[in-house]
Amino acid sequence: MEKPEAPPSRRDEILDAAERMIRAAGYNAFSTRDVAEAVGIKAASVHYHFPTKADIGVAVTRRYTERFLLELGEPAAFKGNLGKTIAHYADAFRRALKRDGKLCVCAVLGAEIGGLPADVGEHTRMFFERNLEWLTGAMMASSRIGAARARRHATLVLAALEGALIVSKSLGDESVFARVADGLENVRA
Amino acid sequence: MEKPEAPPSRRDEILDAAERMIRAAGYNAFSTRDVAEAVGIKAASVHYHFPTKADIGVAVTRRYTERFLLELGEPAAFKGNLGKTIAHYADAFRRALKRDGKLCVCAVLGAEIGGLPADVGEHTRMFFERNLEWLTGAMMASSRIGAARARRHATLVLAALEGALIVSKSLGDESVFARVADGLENVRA
DNA sequence: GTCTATAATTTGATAGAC
DNA sequence: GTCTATCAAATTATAGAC
Repeated sequence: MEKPEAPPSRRDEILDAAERMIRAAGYNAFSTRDVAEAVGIKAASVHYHFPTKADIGVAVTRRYTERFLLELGEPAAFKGNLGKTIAHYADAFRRALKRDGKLCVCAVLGAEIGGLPADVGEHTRMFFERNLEWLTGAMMASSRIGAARARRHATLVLAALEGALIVSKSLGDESVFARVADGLENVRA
Repeated sequence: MEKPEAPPSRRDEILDAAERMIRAAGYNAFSTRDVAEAVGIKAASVHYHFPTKADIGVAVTRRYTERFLLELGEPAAFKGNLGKTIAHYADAFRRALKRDGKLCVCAVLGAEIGGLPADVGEHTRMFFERNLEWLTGAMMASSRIGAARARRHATLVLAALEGALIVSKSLGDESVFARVADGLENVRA
């Protein structure tokens, strides 16, 4: 057994609650007390695990980024099919939206970036940077596309998916995201 | 003279300041005091013009939407060229980013939508709805595209541009937006 | 229209007992 | 690790003088 069924640590529970709140309404819309109540402890106990609110923001963003990239797998695994590569990538976002009707952590934080603690903003930047790297690599592995063209198309796909989450949620219509994702799969780079 | 050089009313000054702050960091990142200080009055005076903070949010979003659509002009004005229609539409967003390095009001509010007063969220939704209408109409006027296909491509373009603003700002690289906009002009619907 | 004053609540954070 | 207690500051908003 690779996963010994470990129960979530309190630290994880705090991050779970904070992530949910960030994805629903943003960094400035929740308090450490909100998190505490969601977990079933007191605000002071949250501060024991994370001295400042910014520490929570950084930890949520780091964990989210690592999970996201882990779920994507190796960029070289999609040889020979650009459309499938994009479909696979879009699915990572689609799952988030479908599962709990929530946006990408970094779509929300990116929109608020001018009002975030510096280190939270920095980790948000790194999410986008690393995703562009992954997508560019996967596109180059799955078609004869050159590096510059791949990077350019990767940027378009990333931007369109993040934007689609926002428009989809704002309109209260999940099919909006699906249509954007489908459209991207059929666009030539 | 169509514009009699009217000085901005205090009401306008308040909305100008609030709009700047929303576009920089979001609805939950500014206070009525912040707005008051930016305008050079006291917070109580802001509440004279707008009883609640939500009233400011609604007024900013309404004004922004009207201006945006007015600037776009008539959707029928781009007969015969889909690429130019998309370029014209992208320019509306590009100007915002270039002028002051700031996002679209509704890109930010849309990302935070779960934490907004209901009426602010509703007007955010209407911005997207009306933009999709405009773009769909303009695309149908400028090419032989059918209604369903036009609406679908309009959604892709809108999502990609809103997302591009966020990724561009987060990476601190204006050229990201430019590359997404250029890429969209060359995509076939 | 703008101000002072103030109320009521929330927020991020700390000290120290258990 | 979690709690109670507490703090200083900030936030939204109102009453009433000028």
